Amino acid sequence: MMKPRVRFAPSPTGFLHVGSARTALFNWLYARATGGSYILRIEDTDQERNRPELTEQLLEELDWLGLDWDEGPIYQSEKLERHREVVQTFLENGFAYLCDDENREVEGTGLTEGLAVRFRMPQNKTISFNDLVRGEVVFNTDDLEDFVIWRSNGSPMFLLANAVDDADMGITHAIRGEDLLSGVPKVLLLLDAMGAQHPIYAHLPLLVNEQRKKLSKRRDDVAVGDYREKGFLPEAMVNYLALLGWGPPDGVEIRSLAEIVEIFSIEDVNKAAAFFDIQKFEHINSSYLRNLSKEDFMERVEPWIGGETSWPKENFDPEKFSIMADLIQEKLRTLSDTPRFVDFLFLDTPEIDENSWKKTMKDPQTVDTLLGYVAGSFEDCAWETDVLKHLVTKAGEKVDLKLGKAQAPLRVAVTGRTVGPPLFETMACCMTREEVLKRISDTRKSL
RNA sequence: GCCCCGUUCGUCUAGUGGCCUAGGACGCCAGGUUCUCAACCUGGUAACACGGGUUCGAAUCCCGUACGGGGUACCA
Repeated sequence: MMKPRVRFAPSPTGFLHVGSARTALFNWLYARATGGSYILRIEDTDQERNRPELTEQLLEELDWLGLDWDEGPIYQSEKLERHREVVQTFLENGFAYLCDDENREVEGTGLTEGLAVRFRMPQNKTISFNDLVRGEVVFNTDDLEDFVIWRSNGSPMFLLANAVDDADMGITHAIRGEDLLSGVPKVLLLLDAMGAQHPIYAHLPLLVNEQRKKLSKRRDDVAVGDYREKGFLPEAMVNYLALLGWGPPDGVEIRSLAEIVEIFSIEDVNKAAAFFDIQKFEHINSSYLRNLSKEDFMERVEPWIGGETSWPKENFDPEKFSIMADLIQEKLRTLSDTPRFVDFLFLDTPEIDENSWKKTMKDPQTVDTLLGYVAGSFEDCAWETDVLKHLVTKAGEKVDLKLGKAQAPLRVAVTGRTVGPPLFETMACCMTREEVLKRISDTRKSL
């Protein structure tokens, strides 16, 4: 049997849509699972999209996801002559005709400036094909109209370019979104007119938002780059995307792409649209984050603590951060969570979270007394995790609070939040006695 | 309007005529652990859209209805 040849054929819009990424992934998976070739083709026949910088971004995102291609990128805009040639043949053979901007047929068999070309739809002809995901799909040509294949400005239309290039490139399987399903009969007719073979189609279910509408740029967060900037890992992204419209037979959802390749089958893909659930995505991402080695984690998190930050750059202490990394890595859902877990170490005064303050400082009298005891005992103790913990426990006992409650106001005083890294270890390892006492005293003054 | 596609817990899915009193995961709820939790552990909640067939037997096959979606451009 011939080795499959699949392609991902995005139109350059300046960013990679998560739905497109999913399509790219499934093509890639199919190629890798079958030993076929995965080809990248840029569909830039629309002049507005024929700009290199729009494509650059696309390639960069695909690269980030690790979806390497075997051939290409092939630019459709460079195939203009071939497209023209096919249209010209269609004109000569009567498969297509010239028409003016009022959609009136114009006599002639030669491509003419200012005139478009329409493909002539045969009458009452049944067209069917066997979709790998959906089974047999049937259309009748009477429901279809003559469609433009060549613009009056001298450029090919999408369907024409698509059909010609698939044929020329020897594409065996067209795996793509369901939104392209109704275009298939037209492409099949074009292929027939060229005397070319039909590829096998597989139409993937659409990715939808909470309104069950196709994910759109206007309403939804659709750019892969956005998720990248939010601190999602590429391996988590492709893992999650693979779970949309497909499920592993053994139920193990979190696994590497290499493993997925082993068990992936295009026939197992679902028919129904899938909701892009950010919560599940975050769960998967946090799992990948937790499993990163220290070294790897430090490298990946760098942009979030070394770039634009809420603290003055000169205050940053890599050694302290390295200690903190061990304490917070397992708590993160995305890399962008990192700064707020450590910012209090590098800010002169911690940023106090309003809700945290309200929650823990409800009883100023008690808090003041408690923090008084804490400050007193912190004055000249050994500056060690266990000692600090012990002293806070003792201080708590004096105001009748267990450690769980007693540490809360102190945590807010020191870090600004009720949620954060382990407090005593953080203070002992990354803060000085003076800093801590200063924050306690500042807090008591604002009670 | 017309054409096409779809419909299993809130969500993503397993399920391809008996293993289904429908399994897993996320979420949610409860409990536990812990110095906090948005971390971790344990348990629980919750679904075959509806109506007809076919069959000894249907979530699984067929038909219809309802609902949802996609397409219908000289965009891709």
